[in-house]
Amino acid sequence: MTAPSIRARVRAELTEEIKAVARRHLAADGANLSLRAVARDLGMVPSALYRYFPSRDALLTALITSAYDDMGAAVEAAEAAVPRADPRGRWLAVCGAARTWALEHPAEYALIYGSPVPGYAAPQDTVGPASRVIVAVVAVLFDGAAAGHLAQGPATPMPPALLADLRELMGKWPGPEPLPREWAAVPAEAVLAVAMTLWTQLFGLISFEVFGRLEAMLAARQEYFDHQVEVMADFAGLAPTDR
Amino acid sequence: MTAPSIRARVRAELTEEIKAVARRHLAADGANLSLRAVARDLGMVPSALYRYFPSRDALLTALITSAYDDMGAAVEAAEAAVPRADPRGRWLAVCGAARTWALEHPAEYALIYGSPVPGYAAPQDTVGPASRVIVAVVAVLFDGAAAGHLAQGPATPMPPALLADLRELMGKWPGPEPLPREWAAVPAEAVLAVAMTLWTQLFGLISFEVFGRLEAMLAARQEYFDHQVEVMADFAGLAPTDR
DNA sequence: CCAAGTCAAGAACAGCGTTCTCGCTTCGTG
DNA sequence: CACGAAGCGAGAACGCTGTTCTTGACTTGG
Repeated sequence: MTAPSIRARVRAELTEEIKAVARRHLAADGANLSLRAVARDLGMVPSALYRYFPSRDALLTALITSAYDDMGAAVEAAEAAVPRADPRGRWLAVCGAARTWALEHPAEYALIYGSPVPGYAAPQDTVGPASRVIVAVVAVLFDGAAAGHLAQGPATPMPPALLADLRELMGKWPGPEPLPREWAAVPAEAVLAVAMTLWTQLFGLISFEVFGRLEAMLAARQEYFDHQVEVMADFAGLAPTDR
Repeated sequence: MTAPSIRARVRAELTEEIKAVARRHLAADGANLSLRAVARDLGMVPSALYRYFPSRDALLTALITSAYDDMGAAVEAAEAAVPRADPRGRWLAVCGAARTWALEHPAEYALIYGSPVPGYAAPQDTVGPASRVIVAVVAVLFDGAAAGHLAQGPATPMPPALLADLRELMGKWPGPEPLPREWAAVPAEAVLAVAMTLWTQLFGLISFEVFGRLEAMLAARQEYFDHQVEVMADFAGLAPTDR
């Protein structure tokens, strides 16, 4: 590992600067990011950008990856700030951090959780950052279940095909290895099913709010979100922790 | 009311044909709809389209409105096919119809439930068609509540601001007038809150599936959806109807 | 020190939404 | 029926976009 040459350093810096300017344009103009406008802002000619990103899609991919990572880091930080023994509090922290990040970065949120770009297929390196939030949710629920906080089994049993899918999903758990010892006792499939419900509801909520679908209906959107998150915690059986 | 002139008739027909071709292009190419490509398909010159739609955004608006109406009609038809006394069945029908429509028209679904177009503000005439699905959900839940199917009140009470919003929302109920007499007895705010939870979860589910976010996780997506919808019915307290 | 590699610039191409002007056709009305 | 008005399609043009290729200057490693 030799020290990077001057050229390599300035190249890395410029790459970051391009991404920063592109993020600014994204926030200002919405999804239609113009390569030429970014180049103008940097005092470059459009073709020069192609030394750093092979296409506009590649630049978008870089923004997508860092958006996933940014949101994931915010969520993980908020979750880690709550005592491990308080799963409900950790769940509320995850939700609040995700919503706050989304409201503060609506364009980037739209990039990662909005309609996918037509000809665009997410490359492999986005799946890791993309799963950080759901991984956090699953971890919280497992800890909760291990502590005895788990909703009664659903009235309607899971179909076998879904059970098999969830079992396989649990097999390639991307979280820290090895799995915590307490988790061995919890019914993994049931917890995973609940996690997916909460995950869907959480991002459904955030998307509706960020995309303005609640604007005409509700003024008290903060209260609405907080209430929904509490209801979901009840649904999941996460008991309030007396502090 | 005089008979429309020949010119008016052919104009209406051509307008419809433009929309049809645009829908085809939307389905093929995704969201980046090219006015010029549509014109080419119609054997017209691009500027001629401006006699029918003042801008590309106006054409998109027309597509959005008809997409809302199309989905709303599909949902209402499916719901009407179930006996009125079977709210759980009606809820399942609503969900299934919404999902089916979305999977069959992914581009149009992305247009109406994906990230909003940057500079674009939905005009007033889209709010009617846009609310058909949630109106159906609310009607089903009210009927269910009137028949005694209603979940226990949530463990966490609603904050006053949210209560006020829901009350006001109920005031401008866009469904058929007057309200059914049986509905007078049901706790409107509680039912509305549940309706919004279900609504969010339903479109969260559909969006995740249509936008491909489940593809890497679950193979049995049909079973997953059906199961989730049953769990939500339980959550709402919609009892199964023995037929 | 020099060949190889990297870089920014510039010109060019095809495609896009949109505007304007021009003849031609159709309409409502006197 | 006739005539001015309005609607219509074609064509050219403008400024924007992403992308490619070529050219000349600069930095790097052997």
